[in-house]
Amino acid sequence: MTTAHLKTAKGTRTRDRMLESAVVLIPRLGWSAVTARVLAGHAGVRPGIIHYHFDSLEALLAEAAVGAVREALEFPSRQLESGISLDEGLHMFLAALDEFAPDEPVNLLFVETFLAAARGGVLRDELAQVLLDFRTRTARWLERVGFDGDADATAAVLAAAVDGLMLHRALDPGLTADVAFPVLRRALGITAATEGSSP
Amino acid sequence: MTTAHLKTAKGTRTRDRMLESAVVLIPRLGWSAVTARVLAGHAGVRPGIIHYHFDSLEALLAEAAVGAVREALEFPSRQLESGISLDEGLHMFLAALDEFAPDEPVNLLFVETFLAAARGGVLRDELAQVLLDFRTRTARWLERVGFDGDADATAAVLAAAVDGLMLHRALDPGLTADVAFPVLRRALGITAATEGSSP
DNA sequence: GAAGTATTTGGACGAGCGTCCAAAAGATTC
DNA sequence: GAATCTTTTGGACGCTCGTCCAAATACTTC
Repeated sequence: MTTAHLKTAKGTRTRDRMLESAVVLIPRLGWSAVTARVLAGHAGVRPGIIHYHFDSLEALLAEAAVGAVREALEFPSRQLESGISLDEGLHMFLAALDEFAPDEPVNLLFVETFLAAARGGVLRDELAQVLLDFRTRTARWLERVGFDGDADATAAVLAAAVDGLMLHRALDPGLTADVAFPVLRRALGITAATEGSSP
Repeated sequence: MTTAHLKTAKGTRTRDRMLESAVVLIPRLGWSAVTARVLAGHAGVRPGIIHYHFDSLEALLAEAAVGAVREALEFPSRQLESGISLDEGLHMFLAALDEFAPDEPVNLLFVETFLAAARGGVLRDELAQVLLDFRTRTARWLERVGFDGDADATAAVLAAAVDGLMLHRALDPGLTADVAFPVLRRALGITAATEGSSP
């Protein structure tokens, strides 16, 4: 269902509120524990309204999740294209790790969305596209900044490693950005001699 | 519920069959889509029997998942302790990546279990323990094999990276072990000069 | 093979699920 | 302010959920 039928600002606000609730509830409860009634309760509406604005609950969750992931990657993408260094870029990648809070595990939204997408449907293709786009932009940044290995492969592993770290962080609070930084730094081929190691 | 009440071989077999079904169904359908009736159907039993052998469906899934993860890590652990090299070890880590099949995504079991554990409960502590044990054994192997950086941090990032790659692999079939190998090789501080690069 | 224990069945229970819809309420247009 | 269109409600639908339990069955012990 498109947004073409939305004629009033009120309708748009209600729709957006439901999308925002989904983004909050998916990581907190898990994808399939976000039921129509729970979502509606959180958004302050009645369950019936879901099918006025969306084709189904699943469509709502998919739109919310892929939208949130796309939005979350937009800022890092722009940063990479603003001419930052290897070290600065890596710091940015890992910043999300330390934003983790046990009661608001927004980082798990990525993992939940991946898992939901892995089981097929429209979500799969859309998320794959968003991810591919981000990886490409990361690879171009690596080349621009003088990385001389396989930029595409390195970008892919870097993105996967960050997601994996988010997942492991949920079980190990000690797995902070500080711990991961030197290791991934090596994966990017940065030795102490290559760039300033003490900023 | 313990297994203390099991007096006959038949009872044990039924119990085991349910655990095995859970291990198959969790990655295929997703953790919370494995219902009592679906599981019973796959195991060839009636749903009621679940609560004879287990306290609840959730307890069944947790025991099955943590058991499968522990078992899956047992072989790699032993391999690491058998004196294999850095390159051989890394190959082993990445081997799971290429065992991925879209219709039998067993690698997603790890991610599903992590996600379920992240939401708390007994599973959380048990899985954290299994993971910590594996990471420690990996770190000792790194030291033994001559790795001179922070072995614990490197082991943690390596484990997280492999899980992240499993997740991303589900959306990108091109993300094979061959692609990831050179990048993680660098993270382990292996340069072409350190060890033989062409085996 | 009878007695006793372990296992399994089949059906039921209340609760919650996604979805739908006629009617009410709100907003906009003339 | 009447008419029209958009948005929201409240209640209902059929279905599946996890769990429970008395009765039936299988197995072991003597």
